[in-house]
Amino acid sequence: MTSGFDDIPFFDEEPAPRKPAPAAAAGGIAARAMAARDASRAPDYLAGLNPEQREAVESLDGPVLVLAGAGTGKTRVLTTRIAHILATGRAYPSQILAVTFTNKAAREMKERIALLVGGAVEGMPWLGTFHSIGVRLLRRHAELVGLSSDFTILDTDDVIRLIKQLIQAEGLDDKRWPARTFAGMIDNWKNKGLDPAQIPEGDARAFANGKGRELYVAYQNRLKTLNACDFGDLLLHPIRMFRANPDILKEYHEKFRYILVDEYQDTNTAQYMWLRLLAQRPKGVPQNVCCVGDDDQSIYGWRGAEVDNILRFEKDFPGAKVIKLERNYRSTEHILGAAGHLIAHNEGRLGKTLFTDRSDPDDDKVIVHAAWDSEEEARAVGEEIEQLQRNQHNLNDMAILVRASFQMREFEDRFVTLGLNYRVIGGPRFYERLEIRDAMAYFRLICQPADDLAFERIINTPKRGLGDTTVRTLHDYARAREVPMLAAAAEIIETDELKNKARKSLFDVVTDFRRWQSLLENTPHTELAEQVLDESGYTAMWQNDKSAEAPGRLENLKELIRSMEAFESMRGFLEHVSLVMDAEQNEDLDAVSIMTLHSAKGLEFETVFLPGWEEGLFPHQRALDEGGRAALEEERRLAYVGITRAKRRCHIWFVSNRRIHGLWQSTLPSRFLDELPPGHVDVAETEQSYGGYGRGGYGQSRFDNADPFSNTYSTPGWKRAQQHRSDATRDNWGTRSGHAVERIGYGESGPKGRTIDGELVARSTSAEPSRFAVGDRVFHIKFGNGNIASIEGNKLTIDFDRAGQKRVLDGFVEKAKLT
DNA sequence: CGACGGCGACTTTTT
DNA sequence: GTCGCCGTCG
Repeated sequence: MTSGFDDIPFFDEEPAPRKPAPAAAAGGIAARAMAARDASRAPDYLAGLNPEQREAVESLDGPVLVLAGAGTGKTRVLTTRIAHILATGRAYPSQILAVTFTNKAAREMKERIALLVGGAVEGMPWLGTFHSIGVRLLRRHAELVGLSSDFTILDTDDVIRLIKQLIQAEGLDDKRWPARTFAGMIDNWKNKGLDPAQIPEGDARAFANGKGRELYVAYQNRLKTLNACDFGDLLLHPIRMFRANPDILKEYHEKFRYILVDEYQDTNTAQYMWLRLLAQRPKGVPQNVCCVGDDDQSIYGWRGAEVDNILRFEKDFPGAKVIKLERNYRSTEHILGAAGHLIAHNEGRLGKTLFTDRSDPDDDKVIVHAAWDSEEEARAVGEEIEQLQRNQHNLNDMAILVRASFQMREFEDRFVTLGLNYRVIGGPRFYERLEIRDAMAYFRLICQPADDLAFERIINTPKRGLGDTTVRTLHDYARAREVPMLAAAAEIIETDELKNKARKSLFDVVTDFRRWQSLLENTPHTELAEQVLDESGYTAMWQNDKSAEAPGRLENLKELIRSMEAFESMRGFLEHVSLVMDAEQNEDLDAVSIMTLHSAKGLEFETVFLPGWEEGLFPHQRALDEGGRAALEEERRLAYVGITRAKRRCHIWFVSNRRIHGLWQSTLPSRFLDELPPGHVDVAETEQSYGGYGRGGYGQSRFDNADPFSNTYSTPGWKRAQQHRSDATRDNWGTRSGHAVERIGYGESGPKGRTIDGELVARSTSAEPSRFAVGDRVFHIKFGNGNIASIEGNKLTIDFDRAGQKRVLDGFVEKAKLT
């Protein structure tokens, strides 16, 4: 490379929404980075890296796989590596392809690179998610895959509505063959990179009486006529495009001198194909690809991620250098010890062991707590949080990580009662709200008159007397003439196909849209947006709505307009929304975070609470039933992710009773508890939570010490529980007994007594002989009377008269009084 | 067109 | 238990 930072010409006409002067920005970054390099022999940005990190940063030639354990400075390596590439003048910013999975990760990376090399990172146009980069490629080369470059990106909701239409058009019962299911199937196929012709015969047959393939074809055709893509297409179209046009692929090969991929363990097959097309070079040409990931944190297998991609990296890229980052900068020794011992139970892994130098005798061990039921669990966690708060800990430093979102509710209820601030992360998203989607549909239709889905969404919203009949007529008319529905509407009002009322109404809408479209170029887009919402009567619709949500919806609409200000045009805004569905959280508030384990990946907190460690919930029954060993290992990785989120304190909970689908079920502690190393774990012997009155006395942990007030609990079962408290403690997760059929029932119709793969299932049953015998009549505090069907150590299977068959610990039942 | 009642579902989630 | 969807009825 010589002077000047002019890029390869055909990349200069980026549809840059704001005002990056690519050349200048590029020069700025590289120049500053070089200045940083020249400032001293060892450039600042390399200072403070450990030897492995430094090697990962400096190994620029040839393929590199960085196996970066939790908290080992993965992002730092990625960003520093980019800075290093720039600083050493090996590539211009626009010659680096850097891929992440989420917009959030991309954003963070940009910020951190900016910190390293100073100033704008706008010179890095190819740093983004797989999907956003896919869009960028497609907008450029749309015609090669039969689209025009202003194609629409459909989200899940659009896709489902579209599929539903197709299913109905086929004359199929959309109840028997739900659109959602088929959307899921298409998604799976696309994750695997499969065209309709390539899908497995079995899959094709499985849906709609064998019409699966046919429907997939119809769906793709429909997308084409709509000039639209779904998310999967954003990956698949570029793949097709590259395969069909080697010359273009070659241009990109020359273009991208360095390729970096974050979270490689989460790539699915389509992403993998995409990446290989771009990364693999002819013999002799260095493949400067660097993938960073952690096989132990692969938790998205269920949505198509292939851990295998990371496991076979060295085969795909011969001569690859593999660098392990195992020095952890986040957590205490105990937390790492617990997590490491747990994850060691997995077989399919490359094998890393995290370590830290930080060792402090005052560090808490991982603490395991037992609670009677989920309500007590929530109450006790709440108390612990308040206790920490009294000791000057910020709520922002605490998180509750649950397996499934239904668990959140109990915590929310409790925290509302306590007046404890909390935030739920990953709930329903701003752009998915009804009013936002309606408003967006108006905007979409203005920008893209061919967007029939948008048209159908808002043609009668607010109500204008254009009901099903009219829409159907329009639909048929449009199909017959092969024009978009808005165009069809414009035509049909010239005819007498519609009744006068509908015709007049439709005429008004068409006129409105014509007007708005004419304003598109010369009116500020926020102004236009407001105008559209007002003139269409959409705002008025909510103003006249007296339901409780209406004011909030109006507020959201205002927020929508506000958020448009950051964009230069309505088109730019629409593109952003279709790809970036998240809205910023309010960081100012001091609040406990509540989220799923999945959404916690990549985050860290001083204190982490992990409730719900029970068989059937975690590991989840469905994973056990459907996914076999692989799924169990993924659940274990999820547990690993959970523990490794904690910097200093990690509290794990399990309960003995949980309500699932409205039914109380007795539950058994998660097998993962048994897989924790005793040396790094403490058992919470006492809980301060005393069960509330008026709840039948179920509020107290069976591990509570006897206390003066415990005479509230005078039921036989409770006494029994008290008496066997210490036994139960040990049996629950001290010694191990078999887990072959341990599961939470899923109601009468649920699968009964499934087992998991043999070898993982039953280890020896070591518990002492039971005081009960098969056939005994027993009483349980919650389930009433029943007969013992079978005994396994201290676990009894009982046919309860009223509650049906359950498995319970013997500490919770006593011999029934004969009557 | 809107209200109400019955019915089924109900892990995890990004783009 | 609760939510959301769908179909029916007024």
